[in-house]
Amino acid sequence: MRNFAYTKPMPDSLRQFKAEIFQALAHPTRIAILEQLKDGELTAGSFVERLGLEQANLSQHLAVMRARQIVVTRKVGNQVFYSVRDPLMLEILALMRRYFHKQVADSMATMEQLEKAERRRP
Amino acid sequence: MRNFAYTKPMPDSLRQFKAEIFQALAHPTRIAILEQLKDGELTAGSFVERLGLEQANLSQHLAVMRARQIVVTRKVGNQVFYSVRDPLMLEILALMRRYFHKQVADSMATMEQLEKAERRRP
DNA sequence: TAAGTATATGCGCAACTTCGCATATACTAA
DNA sequence: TTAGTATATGCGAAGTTGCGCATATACTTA
Repeated sequence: MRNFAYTKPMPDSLRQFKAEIFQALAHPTRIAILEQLKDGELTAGSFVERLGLEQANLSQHLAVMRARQIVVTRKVGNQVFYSVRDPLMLEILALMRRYFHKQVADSMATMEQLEKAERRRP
Repeated sequence: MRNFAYTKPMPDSLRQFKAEIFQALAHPTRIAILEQLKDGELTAGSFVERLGLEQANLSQHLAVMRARQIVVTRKVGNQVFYSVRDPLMLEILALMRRYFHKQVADSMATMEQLEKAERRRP
């Protein structure tokens, strides 16, 4: 649904496009899938075992990322190999990991503060 | 809903947490808001003018990002100044911009190919 | 050919999101 | 205090997403 050209001025459709990519990443299962692809391609089936998913459910999540061209496929016999289309996406995920770790560390510290406060005055 | 500690082993709740951040970024309006914050803080109201939004609608989008701690606020008189909490988020957005531009360039090239093909055989 | 494996798709329900409208809260200035 | 400005919240309708189940398609091997 990537309407360029025939909608509003560029910036808006660009933002729409960006939002769609973020949307595609906005699910724990899809993040897990991409993390598995960090070191190269894998077959569709291997995610079922690695992540313990329903086959149909997995297939839908893969379809979301195919639609946004985040992953690409290669068919060999009756298997389909998935890989991340652009290494830049892996860089982004790595940077995100750094961000998450920072935030989680902060949040945990805050939580400990709260717990201490609760222990003092429960 | 950031449940650490009392859910599954770390990796899953971490992914949940990541997904929530992506979710928060997965809307064109929120991306627009963050882009405005690239060079420093702004009042809530200024987004209404800059982006042409309903005040209530803006407020809800800001609430989403406050909840995920992507933005933080500072109150001065009857105005609320918003800013991005962690500069790392801005780096991520910049990297994303690079990614998007690459992909858009690719997509456009592909579309031109398709258009050429259609012109040849409509 | 038939049976088996790998993957994708269609459907329906429950849960969530987005938005506009109305209203509430908080601060300022007269 | 009252009127005005800035921002936030509650509610309901319309749309979207995620999931499991059933089914379909495609390839392989006997």
